[in-house]
Amino acid sequence: MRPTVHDIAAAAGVSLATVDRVLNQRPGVRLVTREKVEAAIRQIGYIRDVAAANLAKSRVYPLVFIVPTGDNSFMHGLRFEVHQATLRASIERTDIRIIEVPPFDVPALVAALDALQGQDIAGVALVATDAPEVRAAVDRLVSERIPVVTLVSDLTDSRRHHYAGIDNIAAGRTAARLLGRFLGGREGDLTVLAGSMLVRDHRERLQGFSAVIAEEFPRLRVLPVLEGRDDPERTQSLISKALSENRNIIGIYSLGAGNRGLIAGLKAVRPERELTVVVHELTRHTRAALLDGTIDAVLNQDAGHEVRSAIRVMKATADGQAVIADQERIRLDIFLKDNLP
Amino acid sequence: MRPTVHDIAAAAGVSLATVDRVLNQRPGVRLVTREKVEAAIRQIGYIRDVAAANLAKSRVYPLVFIVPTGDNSFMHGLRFEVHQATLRASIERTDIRIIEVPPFDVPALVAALDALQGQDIAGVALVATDAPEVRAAVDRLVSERIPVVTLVSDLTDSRRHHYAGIDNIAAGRTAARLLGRFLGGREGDLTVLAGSMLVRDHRERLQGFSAVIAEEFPRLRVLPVLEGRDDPERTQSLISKALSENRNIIGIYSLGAGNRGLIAGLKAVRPERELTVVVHELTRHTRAALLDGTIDAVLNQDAGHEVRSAIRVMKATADGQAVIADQERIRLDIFLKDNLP
DNA sequence: CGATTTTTGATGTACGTAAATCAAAAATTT
DNA sequence: AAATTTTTGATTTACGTACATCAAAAATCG
Repeated sequence: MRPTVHDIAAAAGVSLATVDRVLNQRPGVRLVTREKVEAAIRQIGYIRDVAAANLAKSRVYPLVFIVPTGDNSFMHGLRFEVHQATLRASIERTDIRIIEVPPFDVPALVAALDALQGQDIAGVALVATDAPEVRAAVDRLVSERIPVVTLVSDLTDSRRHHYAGIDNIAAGRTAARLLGRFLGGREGDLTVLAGSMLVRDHRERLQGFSAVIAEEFPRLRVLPVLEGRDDPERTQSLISKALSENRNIIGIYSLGAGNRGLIAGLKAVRPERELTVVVHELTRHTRAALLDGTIDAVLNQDAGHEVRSAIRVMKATADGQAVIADQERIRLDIFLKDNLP
Repeated sequence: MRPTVHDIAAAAGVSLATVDRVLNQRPGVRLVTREKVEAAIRQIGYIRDVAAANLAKSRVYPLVFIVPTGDNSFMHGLRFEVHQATLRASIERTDIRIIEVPPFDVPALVAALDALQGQDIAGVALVATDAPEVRAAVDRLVSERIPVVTLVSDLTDSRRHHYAGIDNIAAGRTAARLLGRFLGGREGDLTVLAGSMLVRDHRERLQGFSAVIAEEFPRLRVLPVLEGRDDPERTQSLISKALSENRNIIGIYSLGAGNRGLIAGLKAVRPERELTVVVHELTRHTRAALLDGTIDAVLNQDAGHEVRSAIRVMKATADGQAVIADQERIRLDIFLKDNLP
């Protein structure tokens, strides 16, 4: 049987009320008594029953998710997963509020963050836009002892408690190696397609990608980035133009969203041009393209895992509890046509 | 505020005692009354507070893990992860017992399973050896309403509630495509190294592997399987012999344990022979070999995830609760040197 | 119809913790 | 040493559910 507050009281030779004062850091306990109780807690190995405590407190965790609007598949999926989490909210004692902000809009994001100050909130998860103003706003929340978790896109040098997302440099490096190896020893050009170089995760992916190509695949050359702004039509025209103007392109790395346009562009030149293609984010479209051979590999981050992990971490942080670090590591999924879920 | 039993009672116009009788399926309620209460439950959307119920019941989940002895890195890691879970046992209201049985020993496994009959157990997780006797023993436990989860290795056509492990056919297929693609259009032989063809997961990996090579890489030929019995020395001598006797070998798929021997054998022929190598299970040795270029890719299943997932599923099954299917899907990790955790 | 059985209600205790109140004891100050 | 302040104890209620007991009401039977 696991020890309870009663056991602490008996072991320390004090009353239940005093134990409660120590455990919940209430005033009115002499230092010597406090130390006596703390020693007893350590000695008998007491661990607070969080479920019982939450019951007694009628604890709920008011959580806020700040996610960008925008209609690309990934953000759509992310919002869907947050919404799924709201359906489990009562069971998990959470109360999830979703705030949507325009993408890449730093002032809007900062305003949303600042509006949370002073509110009774057990945690904030946000898809961070990498800007000093955002960093400062996040740090302000942390100063108010509000747990902050970055989601999908991190905010370096900020005081956020946790990042629930993949290592984007590693993702870019992995994409490079896959492309490089799939291309055997062939020589030629690689086109990189991004949403916007303003987003940190896209920059990091490109950085990792370029590094590995330069270091280990000297016969391949990375062309200047095409910015499709996650817009299928723009993406399609960009890629079609690039392919027709440069016959040396033998590989494509699409590190952002807007893959619908890429796939359409590829299908247009399909039988003639032999292209090796690695893209990010598993969607209905990329899945189909992977299966029919239009693309060769999909790198993915599981939005559902990210959301659930963020919730677990926010709750644990709010309670000052430890997390199972290994469980909260978000993994880069690599999908070939054979291991699709 | 989430509705409670009191709200049901008020809504149905009955007493708390009657609600309790309905909720916990106790006798002494007329059919019409029972239906009235059930209607109220549905109508106000009552969900039992599992934490409070477990508190009231002083519920603990006595769980049993049956894992093979054997000193290969993977099983060692699996036992370690189960042990880690026992450290969290009191917090999670679990009481985990580990039973070790000799590997591939069907009678021993059956005896261990049958010994659990009649015991007060909330769930059994086992690394299944694929035999009709084991299947029958598992089905006997399921008949006694004990949740059974297979771990790492599944038991098809049994009545086990859940499988916490990867899709081994998909793993084999993925290995084949990686090898095939990495080899470009080259022609040659592929050696497959297994522990034992008596284990279902090894058979399935081989099946997937052979299928994809045959279908899609006609210039590659799969040689007869070498059975290393997960023994490093035996494995090393097998691989050295194979490599010296057959100069056409250009790729290796190691689908079992005993990779220490494989790596040693590869290093012995390293600069002269150019080999593309895909192995299973990320260990200290395979990680180092991946980093130094001795091997090209590692397929992995995360034992920690498998154990934690098995625990969640057993608890949920014991309570007749739903699981988040997507969260419990065990993924095949593909590691290149760039995305190691 | 009364007697019997079944169903329902009322009530209390428990799980482990939180939080509040009031009285008693101890420490500190004057 | 008395007055004051601080610390401690004892006790109660609450969270939402489980479970037991006993009495009262309703249904069923002969």
